[in-house]
Amino acid sequence: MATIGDVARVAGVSRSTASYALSGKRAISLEVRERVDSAVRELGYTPNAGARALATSQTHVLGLLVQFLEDEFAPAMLQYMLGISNVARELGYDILMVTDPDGARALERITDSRMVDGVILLNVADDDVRLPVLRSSGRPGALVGLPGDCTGLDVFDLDFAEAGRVMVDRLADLGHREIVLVSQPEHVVERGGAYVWRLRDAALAQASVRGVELHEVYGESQQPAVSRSLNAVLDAFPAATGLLLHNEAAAVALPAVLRARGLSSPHDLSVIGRYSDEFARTFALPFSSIDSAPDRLGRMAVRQVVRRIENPKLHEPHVVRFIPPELVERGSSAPVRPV
Amino acid sequence: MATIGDVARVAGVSRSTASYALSGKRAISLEVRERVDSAVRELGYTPNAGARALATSQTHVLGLLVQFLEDEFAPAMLQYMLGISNVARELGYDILMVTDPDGARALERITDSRMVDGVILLNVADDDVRLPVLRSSGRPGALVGLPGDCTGLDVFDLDFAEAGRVMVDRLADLGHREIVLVSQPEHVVERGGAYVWRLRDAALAQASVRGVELHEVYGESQQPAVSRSLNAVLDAFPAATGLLLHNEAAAVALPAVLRARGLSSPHDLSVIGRYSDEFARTFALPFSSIDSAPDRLGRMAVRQVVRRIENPKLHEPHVVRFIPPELVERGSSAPVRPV
DNA sequence: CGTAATCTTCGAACCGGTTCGACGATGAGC
DNA sequence: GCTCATCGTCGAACCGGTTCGAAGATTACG
Repeated sequence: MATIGDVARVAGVSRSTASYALSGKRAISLEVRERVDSAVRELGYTPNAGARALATSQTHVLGLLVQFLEDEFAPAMLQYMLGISNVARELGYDILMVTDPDGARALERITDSRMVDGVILLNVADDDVRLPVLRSSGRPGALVGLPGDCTGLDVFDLDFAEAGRVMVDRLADLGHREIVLVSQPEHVVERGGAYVWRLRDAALAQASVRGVELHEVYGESQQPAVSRSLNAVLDAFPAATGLLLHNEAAAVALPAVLRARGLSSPHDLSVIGRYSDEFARTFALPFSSIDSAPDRLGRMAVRQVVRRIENPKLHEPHVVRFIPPELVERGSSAPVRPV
Repeated sequence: MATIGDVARVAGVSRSTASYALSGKRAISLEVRERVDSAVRELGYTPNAGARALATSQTHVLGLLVQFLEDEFAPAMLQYMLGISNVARELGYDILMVTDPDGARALERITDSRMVDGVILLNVADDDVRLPVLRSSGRPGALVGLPGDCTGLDVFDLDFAEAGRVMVDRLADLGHREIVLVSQPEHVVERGGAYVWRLRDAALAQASVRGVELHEVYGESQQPAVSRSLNAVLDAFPAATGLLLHNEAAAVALPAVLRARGLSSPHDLSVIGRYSDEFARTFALPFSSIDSAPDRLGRMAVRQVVRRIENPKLHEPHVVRFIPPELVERGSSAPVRPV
């Protein structure tokens, strides 16, 4: 393959001149610039990424650390990944996708070997083992998901506490007095899925403020357990008139469960979920939901990392940004029926 | 960060000796090797990937080209991606994930700039515009999906023709005489989704051999069109006793459609789908299905690309390998009932 | 004991870019 | 006509590895 030396030779200039002609970092005569450009076209020259990375210490690659955990609903993660990949490309970066179950080791590997200029962490746990590695790596990194300790990190997440309040308020406003919150599996919480308890605690507090009885149960993430657990919930709380679903798998399973029991929403049960719009469309979910906005969060995270990469001197304070929950209306909540 | 020069200095040897001590490509005395190793530990040395790539012309990165098309069911694609990423890591490779809608340009970019040692193409169309780029890049590449022209390419795919025959045979053996095949949307076929017509043509041929009347219709990929079209099919062919689903969205939608019509499978209708086991589990699909085996296909593709990368001299002929369809039994087919 | 073979290590070149300092040519100002 | 900037270009060094050829030390062998 052609090197910049070949280009220089064909254009009849030195390597450095060819380099400056291409980068525009020094003034070059129009004539030489044109000779270089045409040599580039003639030879089909493309710079060697490794050589450039060596010379500039910049790879123009972002590491994307995802973990696909047993009890998580994988399709929901895909939304984040796609958003991130697309924004990165817009900004001129490629994505190194890392799915290694040992995220800390993988992160150390790609930063120490300088394969990436920065990283995005998905699936962040409250006490995430990747965070110390990220901090000591010295590379820019952004998280999608709020850990317990954010010092030195840029963090973006949905305001899950506010989401919990919005969900409760909506049903309380409609007169519901007994509702059930189906969370993620207990596993997810134990592993440090802080978003689960952030939403739950706020929902419980708001329910108490609003005089609503809120039952909180763990859901499941895989069939057939999901449907079984939904049925168990409906059996256990026959007087409940509202259902909050903080669990994608449960949201996907609920329509069939309701139909099988001869129930319909919102007639028999008001339901509000928490998932992305895209997710709702893919699975034809008929429930109103708090938009988890994976594309927006991914976009924010990438922009921030790229800002830091491209302005290394700029020592802006780190940000922790919550996006306010938005309730996407799909008509699955209604005033409670008089008994 | 520490370089191999630092390691050499601390160990009191030359850079080349340090390099050989680490790579083991030349005999090095035990004593020196130990001094180098301890210097590495002391300094926390990790080789610079860019420098190594420059020196060896190997990046140990594989490009993964995915396209997320409007009318394709994205979650199905995720299975392939994960399988590929995991196998790649086992073999010591990282994955550069490329989702650029202009796949041909993106492929040219990452190969010309030598960011990757090889590539895997997903979502391959019959006349895929990425194939000429791949061929002229000279890099190893494997496809998951069969294009019209396979010359110079390693191709892995499910044997969709055999899958069509197996589906038809199964129902024919059970005495069904009129069945319907729901394919992917017409769009997908027009865009070159060859697997659709490979399965269909074989199914039609086998139906004719077996004396079965096979109606073939295009399905939809998004709600609510999917359910509407399924209802239309059931209305149009009231005498059909079997249904073949070559369409993930239809498979996800069918249980609700059946229940709404008061039908059940296999009592009223024998159903056979084509999707992965993981997919069936995620959506609790109750239908027997031909396993699309995304993990196996991904694994085969990665192994082949890595083989070619690591044995560049080895000019093995290119392979086109079909994996035989396996019918995963979920009890959704039964002998046709006497009228 | 001399010489050849083997083992271990080193120096230098190379991979393909970028960037700094310098140098000759040109033009402006006095 | 001379000095001083400015402009355009070049050579050389550098980024951090790998690898080839050679050289010195050691051992084996006749």
